[in-house]
Amino acid sequence: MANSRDKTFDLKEACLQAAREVIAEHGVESLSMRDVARRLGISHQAPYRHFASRDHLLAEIMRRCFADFAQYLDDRGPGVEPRTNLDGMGEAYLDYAQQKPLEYRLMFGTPWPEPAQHPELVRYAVHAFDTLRNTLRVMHGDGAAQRARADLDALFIWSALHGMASIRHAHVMQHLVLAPGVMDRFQDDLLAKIGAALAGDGKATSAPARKRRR
Amino acid sequence: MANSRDKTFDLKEACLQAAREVIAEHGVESLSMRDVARRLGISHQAPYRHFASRDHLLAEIMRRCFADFAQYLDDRGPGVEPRTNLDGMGEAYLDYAQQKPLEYRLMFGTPWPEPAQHPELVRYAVHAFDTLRNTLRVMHGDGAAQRARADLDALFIWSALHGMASIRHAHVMQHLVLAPGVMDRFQDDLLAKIGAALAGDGKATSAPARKRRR
DNA sequence: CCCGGAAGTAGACAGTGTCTACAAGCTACC
DNA sequence: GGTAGCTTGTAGACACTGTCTACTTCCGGG
Repeated sequence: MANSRDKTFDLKEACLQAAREVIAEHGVESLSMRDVARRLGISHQAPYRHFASRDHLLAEIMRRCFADFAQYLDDRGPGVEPRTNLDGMGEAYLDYAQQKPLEYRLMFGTPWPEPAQHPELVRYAVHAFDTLRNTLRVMHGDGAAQRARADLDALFIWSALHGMASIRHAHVMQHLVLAPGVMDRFQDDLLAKIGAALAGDGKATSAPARKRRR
Repeated sequence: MANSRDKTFDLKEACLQAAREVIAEHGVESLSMRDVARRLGISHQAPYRHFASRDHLLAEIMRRCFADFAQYLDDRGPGVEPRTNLDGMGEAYLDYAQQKPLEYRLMFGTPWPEPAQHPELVRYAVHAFDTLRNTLRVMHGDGAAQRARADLDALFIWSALHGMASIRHAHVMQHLVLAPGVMDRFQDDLLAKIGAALAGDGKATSAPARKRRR
C-alpha cells in the first residue's frame, strides 16, 4: 500500500541507485537526469515524477550520505570513557573518508546545491556535525565557557580531519614528492597532533586549572 | 611585436578577465564559453582561438590563482626567525582564504579538470605547497628524519588550515548554532592549537608529560 | 461505470561545448 | 606588387543538457 506499487521495484529508489552509479563511474559533474533515465530504460522525463530537479536528486543522495556518515560515527564512538570515544571517532571519521571516498567527496568536496531549497540536506549535515560536537561537550562538561571550548575543539578537529581527508583525495597529492614513509604515517601523526593540541592548548601552560567556575 | 597585436587589448586576457567576472557573479559552475564571448561582444567561437576548451580556460585561471597565492605566502613570510616565519605564513594563508574567497574556492574547493591535461596547473599548485614546506624544512634542519618530520608538519598545517578555510566557506556553517563568540575566536584558537601540536608532538621528550596513552 | 489523480511518455525550447567550414587581415617571400 | 600561408575571428551545425507543457495509460474509489 502506501504509495509504493507492488511492481517488484520502486522507480524513485532505482533512480537514486542509477545516479550513484553514474557518479561512481563518471563523477558528479556529469550526472545527468537523461543519463539516469537511459540507464533505467525509461523516458527522459520519468525521473521528474520523483525529483523536482537534478539538484533535488543530488540533494537526496547527499542527504543519505550524511545520515550514513553520522550513523557510522555513532557506531564507532560507543565507549564510555570520553577520551577513548573521541579517538575512536577521529579514526572513524578518517576511515569513512578513506573507505567511502565517493560519499565523502560528495558531502564535502562538491559544491552544494542552494541550501535554501534543500532543508533536509542541511538538517542531516548539521546532525553529523553535532555527533562530533556532542562527544566534545560530554568531555568538557556544562557551562558557557565549557560549551565555547567544546565548540572550538570541535571546529579544530573537524578542520584537521576534513583538511586531511581533502588533501588525501586531492589530485595534486600524487605530484608532491614527499620523504619516504610520510604518507603511511600521515594519519597516525595527525591524530597524535590533534591529541597534543587538545591536551596542551586550553589549560594554559602550567596550572592544572581543572575546574573553571561556571 | 612578439605576438600581441597593437590593438589596445589582448583578447586572451580579456577572456580571462570576463571569465573571472562570471565566476564572481554566478559561481564557477555556470561559467560558460558562450557567456564569456557574449560579454566581450565577440562570436561564440572566438575564445576557442585562445583556449582549447572550457577546462583550459578554467585551468589557466586556477594556475594564476596558485601563482598569486604562493606569491602572497612568500611576501608574508620574510622574517629571519623561522618560528615567526611560520606564524606569519599561517596567518597569511588564512588571510588569503578570507580576503579572496573566490580564488581560494577556485583552487581548493572546485573539482579540478583532469590534471594530465594541465601540467602547468599542477606545477604551480605544487610550488605553492613547497613554499609552505620549505619554511618547515628550514626550521627542522637537514637529514632524512628531519625531512620526514618537516613533511608531516607541513601536511598537518595544510590540513588544519585548509580544513578551516573550507569550513568557513561552507554553507552549512550558517546553520550551526555555536556558542557565542566562537566564530570570532576560531582563527586564533586554531593557530594556537597548531602551535601547541607542533611544540608538543614530535619532541615528546620535552618535559610536560602531556603524553596521552592510547 | 466513470472520473480523477498519479505515473510515465513525447515533443519542444533554450542553453551548452565543440567540430567544421569559411572570411578577413597580416607576414613573408618571390 | 603579388601571392601564398598563417592567425584571428565568424557562422552554422550537431549532440547533448535541464526543464516546460501536453499527451497517454492505468488504477482505485465514488
